[in-house]
Amino acid sequence: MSKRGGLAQVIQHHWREAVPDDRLAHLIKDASRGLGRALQMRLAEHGVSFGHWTFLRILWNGDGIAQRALSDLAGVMEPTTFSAVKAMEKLGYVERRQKPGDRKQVFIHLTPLGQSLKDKLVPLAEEVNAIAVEGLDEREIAAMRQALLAMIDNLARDEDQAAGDNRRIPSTREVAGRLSGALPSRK
Amino acid sequence: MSKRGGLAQVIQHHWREAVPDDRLAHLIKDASRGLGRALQMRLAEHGVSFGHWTFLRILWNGDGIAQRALSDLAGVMEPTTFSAVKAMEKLGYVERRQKPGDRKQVFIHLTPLGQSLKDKLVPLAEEVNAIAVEGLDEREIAAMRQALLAMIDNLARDEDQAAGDNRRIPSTREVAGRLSGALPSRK
DNA sequence: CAAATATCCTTAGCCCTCTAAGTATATGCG
DNA sequence: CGCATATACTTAGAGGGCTAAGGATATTTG
Repeated sequence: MSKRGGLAQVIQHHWREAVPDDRLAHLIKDASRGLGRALQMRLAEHGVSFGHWTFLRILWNGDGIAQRALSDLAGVMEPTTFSAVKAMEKLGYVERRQKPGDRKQVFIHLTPLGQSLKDKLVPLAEEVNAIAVEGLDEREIAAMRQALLAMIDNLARDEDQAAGDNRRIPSTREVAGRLSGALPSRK
Repeated sequence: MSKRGGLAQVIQHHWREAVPDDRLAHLIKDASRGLGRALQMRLAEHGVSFGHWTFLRILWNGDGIAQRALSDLAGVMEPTTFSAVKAMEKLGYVERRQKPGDRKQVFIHLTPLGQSLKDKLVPLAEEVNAIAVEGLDEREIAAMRQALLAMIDNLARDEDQAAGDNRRIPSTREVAGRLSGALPSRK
């Protein structure tokens, strides 16, 4: 009986008192992984990996952007984009093209197949979102969004400062300046 | 001039209107990665990887638990725990021991070295947390925590239902029942 | 103009995580 | 008891992310 002192109680303890200043980060991580898994499960039924969703989502919203711009918008490093794009090219979702006067940049274009996924996949994300926020009202969600944006901003500023002039993942809000020339005319 | 229509505006568009039902998930993911990077940068200066932090944090709070219980508390699959523990064993942070009557379970114990990291590392997490929530008041943070917990719960329920009787990552709140026998007497 | 610098894509290799499948040990039931 | 099932750890392989470093092309500047 002495051992049963740590039943459901342990897990509660875990959230309430253990490593207090890490709880929020832990919650956010758990939520993120939960959202990821929920979407991943659904995407998998359509043969699309979670990694590809990230990039497709951006391309549906602005086809034909440079690979680097795609990285920035996705918030990942170039090699990540590179391998994902290569894989999606092999799957026939995208094409990599170059413009006549430019042998440096590679522009990523959706194929009809890639384009057609949008109608199938976006509803899945909407479903996951709806499930996740069930029972929360608009006001709560808006507040959370604000808080998250503030945190993202705080952390980006910290990175700027800590990294000095090193290169690192550009926070989403820094990206704009670099984008002007690499974007499609307009959707 | 026509091209400059998509300057900072594009990135704003990205957050405000693109793929509306994915925004919240995206924000949460970004926040999670921001928190992760901030901590990772600091841990790296002490020679500790982000992956190890996850497990050390749990062990500091309850040394000598079974490997499976450690997986559950960390919210990851057994192989993840296995390789992390192996690596930490090699680094001299933990020891893997078995109890006389039990040749199945492996119990993970902190070494003095592993134990000593707590005082160095926990402040780093506290610092990151403090930076992240700068400018947010207690009430906002509490509200966000509540909302995140609700979302985690919603998503876990979805997984329960979708997966049926399949094996999957146990949501944190499901873990308690499995833990009774695998835990240390009490810290 | 030519050299230095910056930018973009690519390659290589590592970390963390997962799924699937295998092995060994406990446990439960006829 | 002895077999079937469940549990715990391990192995193998893959996905997705990162950093570091290299090669090619543009751009800037002396």
